[in-house]
Parts: sequence; structure tokens; C-alpha cells
Amino acid sequence: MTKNDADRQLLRKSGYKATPSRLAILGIFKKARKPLSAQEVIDALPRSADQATVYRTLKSLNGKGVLKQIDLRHNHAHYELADLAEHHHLICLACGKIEIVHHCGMEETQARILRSSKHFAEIRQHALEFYGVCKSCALKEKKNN
Amino acid sequence: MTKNDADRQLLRKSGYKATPSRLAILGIFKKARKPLSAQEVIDALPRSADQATVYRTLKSLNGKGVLKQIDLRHNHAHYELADLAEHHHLICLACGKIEIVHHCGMEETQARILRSSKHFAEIRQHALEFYGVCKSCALKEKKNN
DNA sequence: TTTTAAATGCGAATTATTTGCAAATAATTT
DNA sequence: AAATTATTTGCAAATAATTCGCATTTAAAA
Repeated sequence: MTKNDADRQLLRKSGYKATPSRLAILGIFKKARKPLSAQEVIDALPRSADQATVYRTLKSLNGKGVLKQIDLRHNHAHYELADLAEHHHLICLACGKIEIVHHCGMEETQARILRSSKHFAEIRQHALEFYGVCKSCALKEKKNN
Repeated sequence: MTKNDADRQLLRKSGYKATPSRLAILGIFKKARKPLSAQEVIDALPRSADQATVYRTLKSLNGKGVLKQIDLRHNHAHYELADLAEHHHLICLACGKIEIVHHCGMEETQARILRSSKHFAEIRQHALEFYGVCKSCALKEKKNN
């Protein structure tokens, strides 16, 4: 259980109890290495935890910065482990294909924005996603015209 | 109806019929000048158009780049007129306050990303939003500890 | 004016997320 | 190691968000 201990600590440090469901959910995100929806997490859980538990867990881990919420334009939230190297996504609006985008260079921009903001005390996260059409979907679109 | 004619043209140019509902919806966004949810659009419509119509309209106008979808982390989509000067948002996770962010400097970044992408043919839009806590909510949070 | 493809309205279906509450349990204290 | 306590869970039901099928209407083209 050496591996698990890191997650236990992470949870404790964030002010949560290290329960089996939470450890399992973290484990799923570690394996997946791509944005997962609540439903995908539920399906991936071996002895399915209740959906309410999954939703609650995702929301609170997102709040604590353990997970990061991603908007893939699918009408439901996706999440990813936040401590993976900082990256963003390029998402095909037609088929959903995802490509990783590194180096957004937003760290300084974010600091500048906060400094020049009238009302804000803190920036906790930012979303930067690019929506487009992948090459194979672009071909298909051409055919259909 | 001079004003309306611009919208009629816009719709036609995008391949749509210029129907009363669509013109009304465009009008609402022009007045609002802030991100609106489908429900807010429905409520703002004088002789309420059907919700299915509103959802369909928002989705297709977003697809054509007339509207831009914004994720405020409210569990439902928001939209804004896309042709307002390019800007982004700073959103309070606690109370929902929104501040406008100008100059994201993403245009070049976006071009660079597309060039170095293996699979993508086109980038149609990008989302860049900052989530944080506004000063007054930060104060409240302090009190509750 | 007729035609026709596109758009609408309606109701119902589906999907996504949250809630209230009683029971279970992780961490803490004894 | 047992007792305590504040969290967390599971369940079922509620609510919210979005989509669908289909008959009818309508904007634009012919």
C-alpha cells in the first residue's frame, strides 16, 4: 500500500478523510490520464460507488485543486488530475478527438490580470481550451457538401 | 427596421432563415452584453419562444461563430455575442461575479498550436476563463473560519 | 403563387446533477 | 481497544439541463 499512502496523505492534507471511494477515484484518474466525466468514473469503479458520492467527490477535489475541471463542450463536466504537468486541450467539435497542448504561457498573464483586477482577491484556476475540427472530420465535412 | 436588417443578413449569410425567434434572440444578446444561459434567454423573450427552439438556435449560432459559448461553472452553458471585442472572464467561484478580461494574446498562440498539431485542421474558437474568488467573498470565507 | 426545405411548438424522453436523511465509518480521544 | 464525533456514504427522489420525434408552420426560392 505504499502507493496508496501518497493519496491518503493528499486527501488528509486537503482536509478529507481517506475513504475507499476517494482512493479508488484518485486511482482511476491516475490510470486514465485523460479527462473523465462523472459517468466514466462511475463505470470505471470496480464496486460501483454511488453516483452522489462520485459527484460530491469530484466537486470537492476540484475545489481543493486536486482535480481540474475541463469543459469539452459535451454538456457535462470532465475532470483531470491537476498535478499532471500543466497542459490544455485541443478538442474536435465533430468527433471529440483530444490533443494535448503544452506551454500556454498563462502564468504571467494570470498574475497580471489579478493585479489589474478591481474586485478579485485570488485566481484559483484557469480554463484554456481550443475547439476546432480535426483533419479526418474536416475531410468528412468536405464530402458532405 | 434598419437595425434588424443587419441581423437578417447575418443570419442569411450563416445559412439560416431569418425567423422572428432568431431575430429576437439576437436582439436579447445585443441588449444584455453579458453571458446568458438558455433559461435567461427564454425569460427575456417577450412572447416566449419554445425552449427547444432556443436551445437549437443557441447551438447553431454558436456553431457558426455568431455566438460564443462560455463556461461559468454553473452546470449549464452560457453564450455571448462573438463579435463583441475579444475578451474573456474572471469568475468568482463563490458568488458568480464576473469581470471582463481584455488582451489575452492568444491569437498567435492559437496559430502556433495549430501549426504544431498532428491531427487538427482548424481551430474555430478558444475558451479562456479564470476562476477565483472576489474580494468580498474572500472576506466572507475568512470570517467563516 | 406555389413549392419546399428549414424551422417551430409541443410533449415526452433523456441526461446531468443535487438533495435530504438515516446508516456507516475514518479519525480522534479516552 | 472501545467510545466518540464529525464526515461520508448510499439510497431514493427531486430538480435542472438538454434533446428528440413528429405534425404543423413559414421563410425563401422558383
